[in-house]
Amino acid sequence: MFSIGQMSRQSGVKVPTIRYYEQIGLLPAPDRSAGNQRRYDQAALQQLRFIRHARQLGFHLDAIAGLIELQSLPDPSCHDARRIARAQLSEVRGRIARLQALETELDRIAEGCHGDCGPGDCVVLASVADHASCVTAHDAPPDLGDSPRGAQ
Amino acid sequence: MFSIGQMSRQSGVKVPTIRYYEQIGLLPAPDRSAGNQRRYDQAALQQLRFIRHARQLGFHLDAIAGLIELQSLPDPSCHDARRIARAQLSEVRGRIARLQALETELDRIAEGCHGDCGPGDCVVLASVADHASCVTAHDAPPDLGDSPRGAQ
DNA sequence: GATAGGATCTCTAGTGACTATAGCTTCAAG
DNA sequence: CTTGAAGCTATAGTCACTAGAGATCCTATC
Repeated sequence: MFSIGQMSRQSGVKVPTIRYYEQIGLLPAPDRSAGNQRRYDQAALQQLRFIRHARQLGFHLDAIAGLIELQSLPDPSCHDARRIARAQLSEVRGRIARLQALETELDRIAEGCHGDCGPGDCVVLASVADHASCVTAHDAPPDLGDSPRGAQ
Repeated sequence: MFSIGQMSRQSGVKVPTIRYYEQIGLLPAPDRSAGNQRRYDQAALQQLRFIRHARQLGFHLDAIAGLIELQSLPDPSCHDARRIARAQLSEVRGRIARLQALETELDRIAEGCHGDCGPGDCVVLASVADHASCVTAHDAPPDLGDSPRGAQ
C-alpha cells in the first residue's frame, strides 16, 4: 500500500493534484488508514500513471475519463478508443498549424525591428497594432490554450 | 463616439470581454452617457484592436499591458518591445516543438490500432497506459495551454 | 407622449486544471 | 516520547474569459 506521497513520487503527479483527481471522480477514493490517510494499491498507481501519460499526450480530463471507462468495460471497444485518440491527434495538428502561423507573424514582427526605430514609430508596436500587415491568416480563433496547463 | 456594441463589432472583441478588459485595467474607463452607458472614442478603438491582435498573436494579457505601457512612453523604447516579441516567439516555438512530439506519439498510438484489438488488449489503451512505449521525449512539462484560451 | 424592443448596466458565479494557504492531525524515526 | 515531515480538510486564487439574472436605458415607431 502506498501513501499519497509515494503515489506522487511513483507517478510524477503532485499530491494536491491527486486529491483533485479524486475529488472530481477521475480516481476512485482509496481506502484509509486508521488515522484517515489515503492508502493506495497497485491498481490505483497504474490508473494514475495512465492519467498522467494521457495528460502529457494532451488529452482533456473528460476524454481521459472516457478512456478509463472504456478500459473497465468487459469487452473494451477499440473502436471508441481509437476514435478518441484520432480526435486528439487532429486537435493537436490544428493547434500546431495555428501556432506555426503565429510563429511566422512573430518572426516577421520581431525581425522587422533592430532596436533602432525612431520615437513613435516602433515597428513591433505598429505591427501588433495593425493586423492588416500580417502575411498569414491567423485570424481564426487562436484557442491556443484550451488544453492541459500546469506543468507537473 | 461609440457604444460598447459598436466597439465590439469594430474590433471583433465580445462585449463582456471589453468590460472585462476595463475591469482589469487593460482598457481605460471611458466616458459615460447621461444614462451611464460607456462612450468610446477612436483612440479607445485603436487600443482595443491592438489588444485583440496581440491576443491573436498569443501574447498574455500582462505582456500586452507591457506593450501598451511602452506605447505611451514619450520615447517608446523599441528595445523592450522587441524583447517582448522575441520572448513570445520563443515561447511559441517551444510549444510547437512539444506539440510535434505529441503528434508523433498520438499518430503512432492511433495507427497501432485498427479497431480490431481483442478484448483486454487494445493497443490505444495500452499505449496511453505505458509511457515507456513512446518514441519521443514528450516528458517535459507539456504546459500546452498556458496561453490565450477563448476564441472570440 | 407612449410604448416596445434591443442594447446596456452591475453583480455574481462558473469554466478547466490545477495551485496555494491555513490550521490542524498523523506517522515514523530516533 | 518527542520531533518534524507528511498528511488531512476546506477555502480561495489563478487565467481569460463566459453566462446568467434582473434592472435600466436608448431609439424607433405610433
